[in-house]
Amino acid sequence: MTDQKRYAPIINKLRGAGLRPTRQRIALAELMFRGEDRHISAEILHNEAAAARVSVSLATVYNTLHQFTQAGLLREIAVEAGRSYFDTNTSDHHHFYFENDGHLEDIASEDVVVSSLPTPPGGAKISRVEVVVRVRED
Amino acid sequence: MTDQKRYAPIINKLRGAGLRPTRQRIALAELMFRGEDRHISAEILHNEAAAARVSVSLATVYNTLHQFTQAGLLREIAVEAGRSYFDTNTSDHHHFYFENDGHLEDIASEDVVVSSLPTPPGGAKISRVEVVVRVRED
DNA sequence: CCATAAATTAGAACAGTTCTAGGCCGTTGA
DNA sequence: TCAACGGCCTAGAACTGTTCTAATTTATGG
Repeated sequence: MTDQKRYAPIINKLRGAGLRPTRQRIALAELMFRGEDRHISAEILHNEAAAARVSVSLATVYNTLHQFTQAGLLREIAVEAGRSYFDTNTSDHHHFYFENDGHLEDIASEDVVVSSLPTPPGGAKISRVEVVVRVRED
Repeated sequence: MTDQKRYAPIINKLRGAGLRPTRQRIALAELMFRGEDRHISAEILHNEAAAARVSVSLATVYNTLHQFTQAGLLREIAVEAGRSYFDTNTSDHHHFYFENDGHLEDIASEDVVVSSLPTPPGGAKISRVEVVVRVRED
């Protein structure tokens, strides 16, 4: 199997998002999008790339995460100051935040119902509603 | 009016929280708790203290914000990575987050209804449910 | 008023992220 | 296929927000 075939789905995903399928972006996309949905930080992704013997600079990891986010392939989540997480699941859903160790878990969209939303002041438009259920394990 | 009388309510508030009423804590509490509820960052508070000709180090501003938070006088909010906000309103309520300029506004508790919450996995206990309505003004 | 512990401070250190400038590489058109 | 253009990648410096350290100052109980 050629590399071209092996990576075809990812290359198409990148092209579809208007991003050049470079070696680095393909490798990072591979790491992020194969398998289950994930909540990943720049540092973790950088380490995983290193572990997979893919040489990618940290700056590129940040650039890629932001480009993917802008292209709608990722969603950025801020739960704690000082560290960004990127969610490979871009569909409408919410999160558990485990205060003990700082990790996130998905809540299926149908398991949280926000009925009745307020009208934003000053004619602002709602771009997203984020529900974070902070939990603690003792 | 003596200073002792003028600051009596704040001194009592601090004492009630188990915090020594030092010059710095009294001044910062004054700045934060007089007037309306606010969403304040360490840097902003430090600047306001300087503007009010109160000499307080940045380290003390951080210490104070965290001690107040731990004492239940403030609530920490993380909406964007890299900057913490502290909310002087500790009652149960939610927030609008204005993506354009990054500021926060309260949503009254009764204006958001979260019906049906999921059960946290692994016997974890819910410590708080945070709803952030992200809005954009164009 | 003294002794003690707690609080404050300046500045260094730190973590995460972004910037910079130069070289590299994917794409396009001939 | 190949040149060349423009986007991409990189190392390392720079930056931002926050925390730490060690020494000094201050509030408090006796």
